[in-house]
Amino acid sequence: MTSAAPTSRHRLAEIGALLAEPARAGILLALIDGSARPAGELAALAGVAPATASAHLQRLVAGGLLALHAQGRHRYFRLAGEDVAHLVETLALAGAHAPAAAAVSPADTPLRRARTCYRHLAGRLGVALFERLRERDALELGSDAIRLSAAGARWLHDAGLFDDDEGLALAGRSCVDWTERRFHLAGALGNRLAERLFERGWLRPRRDSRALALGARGDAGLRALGIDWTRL
Amino acid sequence: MTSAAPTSRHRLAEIGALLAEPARAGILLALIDGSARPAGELAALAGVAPATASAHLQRLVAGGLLALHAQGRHRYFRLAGEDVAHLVETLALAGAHAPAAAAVSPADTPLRRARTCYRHLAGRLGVALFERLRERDALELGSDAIRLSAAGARWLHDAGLFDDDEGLALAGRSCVDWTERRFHLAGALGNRLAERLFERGWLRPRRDSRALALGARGDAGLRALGIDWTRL
DNA sequence: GCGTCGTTTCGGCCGCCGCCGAAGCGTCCC
DNA sequence: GGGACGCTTCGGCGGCGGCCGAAACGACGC
Repeated sequence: MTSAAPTSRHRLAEIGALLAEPARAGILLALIDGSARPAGELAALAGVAPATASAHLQRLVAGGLLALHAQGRHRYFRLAGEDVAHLVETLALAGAHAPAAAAVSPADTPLRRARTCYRHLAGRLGVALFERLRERDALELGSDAIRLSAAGARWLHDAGLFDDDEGLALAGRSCVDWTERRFHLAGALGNRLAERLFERGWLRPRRDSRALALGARGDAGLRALGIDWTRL
Repeated sequence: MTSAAPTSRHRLAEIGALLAEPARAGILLALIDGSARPAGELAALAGVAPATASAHLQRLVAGGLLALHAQGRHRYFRLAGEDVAHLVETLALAGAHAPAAAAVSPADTPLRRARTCYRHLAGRLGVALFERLRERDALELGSDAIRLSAAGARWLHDAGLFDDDEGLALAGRSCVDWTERRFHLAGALGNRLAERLFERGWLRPRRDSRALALGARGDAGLRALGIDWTRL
């Protein structure tokens, strides 16, 4: 009985150990919207002294979960990639199982309505957008990704979001939303879509929160896609 | 700046801590094919004394990752659910990133050709089956799952796999294969499909391995679905 | 009933790691 | 250059937890 995974279990344990501390878990969760934050801010967020946070950040970078970007006397940390974000969300989702909806209920309504998850959209808006894309046959289930159909590219172009044929080459991925328990669009395609929604002024970030607010041109735009923001 | 996730980071850390030890990670990986194994066997697999394994198993059960099924003087442990299997695979996949394919190369060819992942099919066969289902428009991307289309149900029925309209109500999920890096079918629908392949004698498990062998009626059956086992 | 076997509990050892304050280093600004 | 600031390194403390052998427990088979 040669154990089937001689080395992989060590790597698995390694990743587990990186998440095993509330301070580190808090740091990862604080970065899950794709933002980059300086060490001091992360220390405050995690509730530990700068010295402690520094050690944690060092370990997270060494473990490949965080990327580091030094700028002047600040050192900005962000998640090393989308797969890390996906990993953390998967784990957080699994950890929440039963009391998930209850735990997020009262003050977090804007968060549940629309927020960023790494660099794509989540919350009810993310789910609604995914549903509309499905209904319009805008998505094709590929063998290694979810891609935009020709009809989908046309639809998004007509809505003023995408340039011509933009997005046809982008690989998307479905991602289970941890508040809504339904699919939304992630991956490169999901990221681009979110990016365009910001550029076009349909959505804008709120300060100090992952939640999103409706931009000046957002209501009309979303309505043209068949989504009513006020009823989300 | 109220930290956005007051409690969830503790739960995340909790799960991380459960994975953080190579012995526990090994136990989880040993159970990822959905099998149930007695404590002693898991101790040997993890390379620790029975006493140590017992403590680990206790923690894993308390943490909700393992389920326990006592039978006589044996106590069988298995993963608590498919979401746990998905979680472990996601983590193992993320941990492997670069050297994944290399690490599995030589002796594991049967494993890469066809194996079980929890209770559904993976490996090249799993991927090929998913591709054929896609090509036949047998799958529909739902808002919370991948479901069988009417055409798909008919196709699988005609192939002698499913009973009438069986599987229309089952929720499937796509799952990224960690050797092939492509989608295959998981979830209840994927499980049922794998189950039928065993029942019909198309596939059978190998001893002491997650790899699968071709059953007596498998070659003809798969060929009728457009899959050539010998070229997988 | 009595050994055997699978499993758990107990006790003790040891190492790893999180935590902090203080000190050191580099950057920025005046 | 001097001082403020952001961050890291160092040193030391404390606790959690992994590991094992020995012993206890319960089920099975004769």
